Amino acid sequence: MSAIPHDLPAPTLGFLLNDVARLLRKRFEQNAKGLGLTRAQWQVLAHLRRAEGIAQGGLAELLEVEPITLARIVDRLEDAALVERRPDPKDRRIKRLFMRPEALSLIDDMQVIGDATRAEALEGLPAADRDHLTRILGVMKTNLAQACSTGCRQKEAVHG
Amino acid sequence: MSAIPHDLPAPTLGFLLNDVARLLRKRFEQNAKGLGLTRAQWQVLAHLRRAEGIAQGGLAELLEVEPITLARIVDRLEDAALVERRPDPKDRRIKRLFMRPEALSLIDDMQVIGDATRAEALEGLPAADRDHLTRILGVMKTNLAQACSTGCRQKEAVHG
DNA sequence: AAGACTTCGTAAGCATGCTTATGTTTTGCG
DNA sequence: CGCAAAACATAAGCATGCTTACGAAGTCTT
Repeated sequence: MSAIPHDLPAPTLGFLLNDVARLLRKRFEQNAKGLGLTRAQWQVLAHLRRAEGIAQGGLAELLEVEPITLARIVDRLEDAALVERRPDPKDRRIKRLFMRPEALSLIDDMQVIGDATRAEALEGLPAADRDHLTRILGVMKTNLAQACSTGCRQKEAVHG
Repeated sequence: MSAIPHDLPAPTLGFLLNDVARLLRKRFEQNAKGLGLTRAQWQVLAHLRRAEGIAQGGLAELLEVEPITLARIVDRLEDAALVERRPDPKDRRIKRLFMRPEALSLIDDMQVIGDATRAEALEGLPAADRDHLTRILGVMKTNLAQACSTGCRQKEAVHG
């Protein structure tokens, strides 16, 4: 151990948030290693259960990732025979996503692991803090989603 | 618009946290695009300013990433002539990291952008909420760092 | 001193996220 | 109808994170 104290650069909340997210992801994937599914793949399946038949673009928007990001996750899920892409009969540009029955039990397993991992992370925090955290993060997500889209493209530029 | 309500799967705090971190990162990189530095590279430089001459392994531990992850970031920083690897005179396994003078002003620029991005994300949240958030995340980080290391390797293997 | 074990940095290979560019299809305007 | 514009999915290429595996260099044991 050196004598240098290096007091850390006051982890600016941005870094802190990123660290927590990364560690949570890491821990989850440690716990879920046996299942052969990553966290992102699970997230796709979980949403799919609620919205089977959704088009890739729509799901990407729901997940707030870029369409190409989702496309690659779906590639792997299709390779694993957990998901099917089916053409839309009306619009041949669109591919709709459907779950294979094998995916269902897997989703439940992931859920259990997710709950356990979350419990590890939140240990020692009372329910009030958890609620508070959820609420604050919700606000931040809204702020950021808006900032990203308006600052990025001025898509519709409706301003209202 | 379809008539399907799909009420979202109650973004389990894990997902929410991940989303916020991802969007914050995305937004930061949008804002910082002109500087030619990514967030991770900035983080390395920022720590380096406090702890010049640190060995790669030590810095990786400080950042709580794997050594290989840091090695690749340093590769790019060295390519950009912002950082130097220098051999340790005593231990030839070790490479110590030093900043080039060009990095200093860059760090300051990044700091400004970081502050601005954080402000965007936290808009509408009172200072009390921000403090609360920081505190809660700190607890979670501690929990997770511990869970990751004990659950991952049983390093010290307390009882076999 | 020699062999084993550990530590440091790195290589290889994968998954996820991004941006930018492409091809295909649908739509919309003349 | 026919061509331009928009929308959907994908390809290509990069950065970051991981795991696993390795070579080189210290350290420890015998």
